[in-house]
This record gives sequence, C-alpha cells and structure tokens, in this order.
Amino acid sequence: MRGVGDTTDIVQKEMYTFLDKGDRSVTLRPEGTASVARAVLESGMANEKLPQKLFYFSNCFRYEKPQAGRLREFHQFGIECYGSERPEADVETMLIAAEVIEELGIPDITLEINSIGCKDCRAKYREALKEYFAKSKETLCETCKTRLESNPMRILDCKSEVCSRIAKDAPMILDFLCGDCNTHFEKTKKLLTLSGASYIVNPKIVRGLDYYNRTVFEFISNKIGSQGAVCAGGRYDGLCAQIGGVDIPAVGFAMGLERILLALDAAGINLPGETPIEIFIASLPGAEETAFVITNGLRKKGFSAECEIAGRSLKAQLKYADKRKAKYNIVIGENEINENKAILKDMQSGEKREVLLDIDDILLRYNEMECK
RNA sequence: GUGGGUAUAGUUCAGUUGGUUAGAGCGCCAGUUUGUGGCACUGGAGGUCGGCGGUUCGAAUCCGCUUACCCACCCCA
Repeated sequence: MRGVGDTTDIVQKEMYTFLDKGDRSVTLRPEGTASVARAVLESGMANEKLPQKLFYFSNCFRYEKPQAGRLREFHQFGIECYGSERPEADVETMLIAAEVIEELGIPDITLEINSIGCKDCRAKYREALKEYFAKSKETLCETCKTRLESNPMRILDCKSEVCSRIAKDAPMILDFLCGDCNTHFEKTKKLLTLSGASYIVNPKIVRGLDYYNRTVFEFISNKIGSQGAVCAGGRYDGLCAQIGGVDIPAVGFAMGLERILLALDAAGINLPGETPIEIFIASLPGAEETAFVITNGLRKKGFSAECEIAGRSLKAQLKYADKRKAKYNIVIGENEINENKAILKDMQSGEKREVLLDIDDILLRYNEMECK
C-alpha cells in the first residue's frame, strides 16, 4: 500500500486481501515492482554494486472484472534497474522493451512517453489542476469530484465524456517541469531518437501507481481490444525510501504476458509448439523390455527418446511417433533381438541405416545421418 | 462495482413454430496383408444439452433463479 499508493484503484478496489490460518492479513501481489524493491533492500543488494539490473517473471492478482486482456490472475515479465538517476537508464530500459517486442515480431506497437516530473513539479501542477478543475467542479463525474482533492492528476485519465472534455484544455504537466526534470526529459527524448527508436509524447499519460516520477511510458497495441497497454513502466526514484530503505533511484517496466500472447495471436504469429522427440523406439510383442532399456540409455546420453508405454500395435506406435514429430525411429522385434541389429529410419526422408542394438552405435549412426 | 452476451461430444459449432433414439467437421481409438507413420476408405467410443426449479401430455428449445465464461465501461500489464 505504501509503495503502490493508497489512493490508487489497485490498492483501494483491486487487492486480493484475506486472513490466513494464523489470522495474518495476506495480500496477493498486484504487481511486481514494489516486491522487487523490497527484495533489493532486504537482501542488501543495494550495498553490493550499482547499478543492479534485475528481471522477473511472476503471476499477479487483481480483483477486477475480467475481460479481453485483463485477468484476475495474470503474468508479468519485468525488468528493473537500480542505482542510476540518469536518462541513459530510462532509455536503456525502454530499448529493452522495444527489443523484446521487435524480436517477437509484434507489429503495430506504439511507444508513448511522458514526464510527470518530481515532487516539486507535481506540487505546483496539482495546484494548477485543482484550480482549473474547481471551476467546473459541479459538472465532473462523481469519482472525479473526489479525485479533485485526493489525486487531481487522475482526472486527466478519466474517460467519462464530461471529464475528458473538461480535461482537454487543462494545464499540461510538461509546462510545469522544473529545470532538472525538463533537462532529464529532453535528454531522454534525445537518446531515444539517437537510438533510432520511434515514439510519441503523450502528455496525458498518468500511471496508475503512485511511485512513478519523471519518465513514464507505455507500449500500446490497438489490435487486442480495449486493454491495449502491452508493456508499461517508468522511473520510480522515491520508492525505495518510501518503503523504508536507502534512497536509491530506479527505473523499470512490466510486460503483460497474456497481452503479449493476444498481440502475437492477432498478428498470426505462432509460438513454437511441442518439442519434437529425436528417436522413437517401437516394439513388437516380446521386445518391450529391450526397447525400454534402450530408450532409457538414449535419455541418459541427453537424447529425447520415447518408446511405447501403452501396449499398442506397431501401426499405432508409429502413428503416435509421427504425431510427436519424431525425427527417427527404430523398430525392435524378435528378429532384431536375435541378430542384435535394427534399422534406424529417418522419418522425414525415409532414409534407413543399420544399427547394432547398442547405445553408442545408435548414437554414432544417428550423428552420421544428422551430418549428411 | 455497472451494462450487454453466451453456455449442446475432447474441440469448433448445427439443432426449424416445443414432438420419437440430440447431429456435423476436426480430434481420439480400431480395422482395411498380424513388421513402418503421414493420404484415403470403413467402423467405434464419447453428451443427465452448465446447475436447480417451474410451465406442458411432452423441454436442448418457453419462464424464473443460480453458476461459470465472454465482451464493454471503469481501471490497468
């Protein structure tokens, strides 16, 4: 609550909080950053070397009404950089996100950035906003009336027709940045441009977590429904001190994995499916034990090998091997056991080669066929 | 929290104004020379039609309640 901010929706409405069997109040984490900050401080990482660069994959929980791209249990991939207050860290972070998105091949993603300044800038800005919105206080929507006192910046984000119309001509945070924050933002934009990253400045971005300051950004898709933010983040210099640790600047992002999957799906990009097995050892009645032992031997050599464990006919076994996309097969029956020989067959080319019923010989022939 | 929608086989979906034994494609299993798969053909398994209650001679179909899911608002990854 301290980290994310107790006036945010995440804390006020969306936390899964309950008592455990020892009557302790437990909350499922709604996001990753505050947990990482706590871990960094608790483990003393901040005293080791700086900057520290970290990543996480984690499931998160928010009590919201589910819809496309919004689940009550979802997964985030995130990175965090601790120990630099300079724009290089901000841009490095954004570039990594851009790289991930590009590497995955997701098209039509826009990077939107903004600066929400520091405490001083925001104090002035809040006053200006209050003054501005107070003039139309009566026409604001109910939630925004309360936001006027608690967190006027979020009125800018309100989608209600009335509020957004009023917000249209509201003062912009960018006009209230102090010298340092302005320099930081200008340098950030410059580094992005120098790195060849395309972005737009969206002065309306207000992140929903209170720990952010200065740079905030979102990677947005318009192909995955109304929950378009596929990745979002920013700088959070005050968070460590806020939760009771040393004062250490940081910047990071979180990526919504389910939303990434939606975007991949919308673009028709398939993720790699089932891993094909390398060798399938089929067996005829009486040869099951030999097949089993050879399969195990191949596995110990690091191969992905399978044999029949369901007692099916040869035909069914090979059908199964085909469905598993096995690269090679070996059929073992009475003849093979008597002669201590079998046929290693490439299931795609149909090429065959004689092998001894011996792990090393199978590996040798396998490699010969693979290298051809 | 607010609004709208959907629920039938493993899956994607048909199912007429209420009327016999609820169907199809794909998937799964088996067979088509009992030692080589993919293709084709044939056959098979698999459903208390989301749940409970009501109307009716009769309900997958109509009504009420309920649960789950989907979409949008809100909010956010």
